[in-house]
Amino acid sequence: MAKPKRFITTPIYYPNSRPHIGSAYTTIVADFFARLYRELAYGTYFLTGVDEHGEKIQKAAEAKGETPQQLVDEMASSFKDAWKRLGISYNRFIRTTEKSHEKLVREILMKVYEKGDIYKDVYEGYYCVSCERYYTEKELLPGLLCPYHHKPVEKKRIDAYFFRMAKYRDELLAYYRENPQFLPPKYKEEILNKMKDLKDICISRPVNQVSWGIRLPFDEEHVAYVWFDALLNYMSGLDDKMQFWPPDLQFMGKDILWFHAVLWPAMLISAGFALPKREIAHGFLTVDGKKMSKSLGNVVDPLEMAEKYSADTLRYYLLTKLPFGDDGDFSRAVFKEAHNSELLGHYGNLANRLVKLWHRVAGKAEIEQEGKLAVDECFAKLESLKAKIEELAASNDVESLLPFYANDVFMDGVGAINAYLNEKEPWRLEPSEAEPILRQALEAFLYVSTLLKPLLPASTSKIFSSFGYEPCVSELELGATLSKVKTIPKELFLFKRVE
RNA sequence: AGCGGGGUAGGGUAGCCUGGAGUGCCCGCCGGGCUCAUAACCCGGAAAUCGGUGGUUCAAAUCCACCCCCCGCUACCA
Repeated sequence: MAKPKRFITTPIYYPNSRPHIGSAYTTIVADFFARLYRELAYGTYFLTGVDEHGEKIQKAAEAKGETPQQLVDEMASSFKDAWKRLGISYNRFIRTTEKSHEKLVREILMKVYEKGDIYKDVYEGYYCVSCERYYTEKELLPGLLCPYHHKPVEKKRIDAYFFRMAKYRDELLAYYRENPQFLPPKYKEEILNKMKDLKDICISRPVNQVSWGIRLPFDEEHVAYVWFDALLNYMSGLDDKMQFWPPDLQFMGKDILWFHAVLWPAMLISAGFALPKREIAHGFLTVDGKKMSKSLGNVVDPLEMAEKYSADTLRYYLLTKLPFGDDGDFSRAVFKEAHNSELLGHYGNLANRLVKLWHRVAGKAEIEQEGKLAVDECFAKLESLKAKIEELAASNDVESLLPFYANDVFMDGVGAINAYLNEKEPWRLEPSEAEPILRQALEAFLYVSTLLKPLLPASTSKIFSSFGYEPCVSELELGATLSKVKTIPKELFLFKRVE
């Protein structure tokens, strides 16, 4: 029977600046799972992209003397470049200015409108004349002052369209009950509390205020206001591959969970589509206990960290050193130690140690081994690692997979090989005695490295290209890998020490 | 304010739902081993009143109550 599919998404990011550590975090987490499921031969579709509409883009473009389209083109390239440097293996990069996306949004809006779930009403907000825009009360400074001009705003009423979200309250609650995986446990109570007072939501702005957006198909004087536009990327991004529908794992920061957990499924129920399986929220990063902010000057640039250490180091740090789902503190000291002591010390050193030993002691580069290698029984537990990964992946147990990879796959897997070498001391033996021991260790190393592909894609890729053979987890068999490699490199430096 | 999340050795974490000796992991530190390897690797050790107080229980990091500290959310903000 064919493996099931996994449709994995990140939010589409608002491209008003280069990717920051938060969007990198979400994207790297999603990429880890996308790579993992591909390794396990699931039909996998990994979608990310940018949210290009809205007033801020419009204003930013005006300020730069560009058209909004020029601006978003630049920003989209910047994001794609960043993801490339971080090794993000998305299948599709969706931009909401794509014609096909705009078409789909209008179709869905029409569908929902015809169903009677959209109605016109009055939106009351705080308007700043200088900014020419509306603010929510929360955005304003105390005393109802505009945050930019520090001037009083006025309460103003405009016509706008509303989506009948409250209508779907009971259906949503039933869905939560029947699909206990849908909401992240940590935020479930919060969502349920808010559901008690569920209101309809405004989904439009008049064109004269925001022109950079998708026009409502039933009223061209209004544009779709953000979320209705943005959330539908998860559908338009599939293009003609609707067989992947619905999303299986939707990753995001905890700040936008509410929209994904409530508005998004309500929209889908209204439009008549199956609902996503899991919404997964991660926490935010602080720096040395303080909130990251430009004014404090403590913003962590993911690309800078990846460049100074390696893309894999950034990924390893974010995936294994932070408590997933809770806020975590970004520590440069821990980051550096993770690189030098763990990645380089345990793993990188082992790689080089092994291949050099091989050439030194066994003294031959060709592999004479035919067929399957009888692997030393102390490595037999490696097979249980693979079994456990398959089990956790099948149940979408994302919370357990990350610590399992950190402790069991990386630490125990790599540690077992280092300990094996220390115990057997092949460097003291005659070549004929050392060779079988090194075979065992190399086989185990390749096995563990295959398991580590989702966690450390760049390093493992380097390993397998050096050996001239790359297995994937679903076909992995202990004892059957070393005989397939083309060569054993003379040396193998996976990480550089950073002082 | 309301609602929610967190507070576990010097640092970072897992465990908490489904109570059972402070049990695990990483870094750092101390001692030993090894010297093949990017001063890396292996073994051993010290170090925690599991935020505080009280309660339930034969038994609590784990369940309950209250308190203290940190953080987030509060929707028409993308």
